[in-house]
Amino acid sequence: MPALAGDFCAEVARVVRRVPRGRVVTYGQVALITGWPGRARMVGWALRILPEASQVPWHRVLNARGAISVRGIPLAEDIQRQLLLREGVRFNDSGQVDLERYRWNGRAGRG
DNA sequence: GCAGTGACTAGTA
DNA sequence: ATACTAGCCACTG
Repeated sequence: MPALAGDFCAEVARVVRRVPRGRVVTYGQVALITGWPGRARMVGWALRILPEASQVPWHRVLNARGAISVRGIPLAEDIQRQLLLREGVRFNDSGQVDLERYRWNGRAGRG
């Protein structure tokens, strides 16, 4: 296990776990919240090496355009979409989510 | 060590 | 709208 995986990855997992159902965040946003601004790519890397049992709602993380960026696993792309749809997140005709409407502001839920 | 790659993003044309 | 560039930085060969 890489050294950073213990810190950065854990921080990312911690933040993403706070994202409530029906909400989404961007990689850059997660990077900012974890205190690693500009490390959006590292967020993707962290989510990627995250164990499946981490109970991290990785599907609620989208790119800056509100689109799915998952690569490597064609199924994941579809799974992410399905999971979001089940939570009430709607996609437009371009397969993107309206971030203005669904983006999580980083604050605690129930707001 | 160097080059390529990647679940990114903002800027420029 | 697409295409390319620069910045980012850990992993891989």
